Amino acid sequence: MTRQKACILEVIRSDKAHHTADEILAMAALRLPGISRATVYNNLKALERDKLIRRITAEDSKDRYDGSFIPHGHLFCTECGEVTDFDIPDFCGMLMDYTEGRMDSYELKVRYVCKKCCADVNN
Amino acid sequence: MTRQKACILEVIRSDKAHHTADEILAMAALRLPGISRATVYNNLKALERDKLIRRITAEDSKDRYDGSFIPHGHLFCTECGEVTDFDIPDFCGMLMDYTEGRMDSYELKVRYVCKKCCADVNN
DNA sequence: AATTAATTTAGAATGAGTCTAAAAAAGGAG
DNA sequence: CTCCTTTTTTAGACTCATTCTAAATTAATT
Repeated sequence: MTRQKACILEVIRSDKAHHTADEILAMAALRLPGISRATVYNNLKALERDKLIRRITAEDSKDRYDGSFIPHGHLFCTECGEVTDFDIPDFCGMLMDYTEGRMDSYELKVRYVCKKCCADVNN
Repeated sequence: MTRQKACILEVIRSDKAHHTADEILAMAALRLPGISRATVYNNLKALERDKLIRRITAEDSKDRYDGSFIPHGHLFCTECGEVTDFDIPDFCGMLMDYTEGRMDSYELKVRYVCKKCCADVNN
């Protein structure tokens, strides 16, 4: 594992938020000045391949990366854009049943209005 | 509703498959030669806004469009790339419970190996 | 220490999707 | 219909996140 790869992984894991490649580049550059954009993309791809991070692809926005490898869904607030994790107990098992064990991975995205934004609208 | 918009909607509805903007352009051009790429994109956006079609955004691939407005998930075969519909009974209700009624829409994508490709690999 | 393989780098290239401004079509009002 | 206003279409330029390239550096192996 190169310094660059370790740094990128560390950056992703050090923050619960789900960052874009550009944000990850900026954060990594604080510790490794001069790190290249291509290196960030190369390693994000490699880390995803090795199942050390997960990529979140959303409509009309850049890809984001998640340091947690535990399967879970994502809630997207349509008002403020915040992305948070959520979990449905044994959802994986359920999908395994549906696909007769041929599932590789899943992605669940729920568009909603978060509690905070919902309160704002009603005031 | 213009001829172009009607044609694009018709093309999407006339086929259960989930086509890309380029494919839709090619199919629409058979009936309206000279239809512009920008018109296809404009109308796909408008139709999505009016909830007449649904856009499917997937990793590492172009957006696709689905003529069905009934909520459902999508199965992506990692071998042949085919995209098919599938349904979990009352999944919407379940998500509504989780979000305390604040859900707007959901997107469920499951990567798997379809029956056909699974058979191919084992032979 | 020498050789081979993998990774990094800067910058060019790609390409799906968006924007622009002018032309065409549609929708009203009388 | 006819005039006027608004919307849509069009071709092509443009954007920008991501990928590719080829040379340079670093890591791994012998």
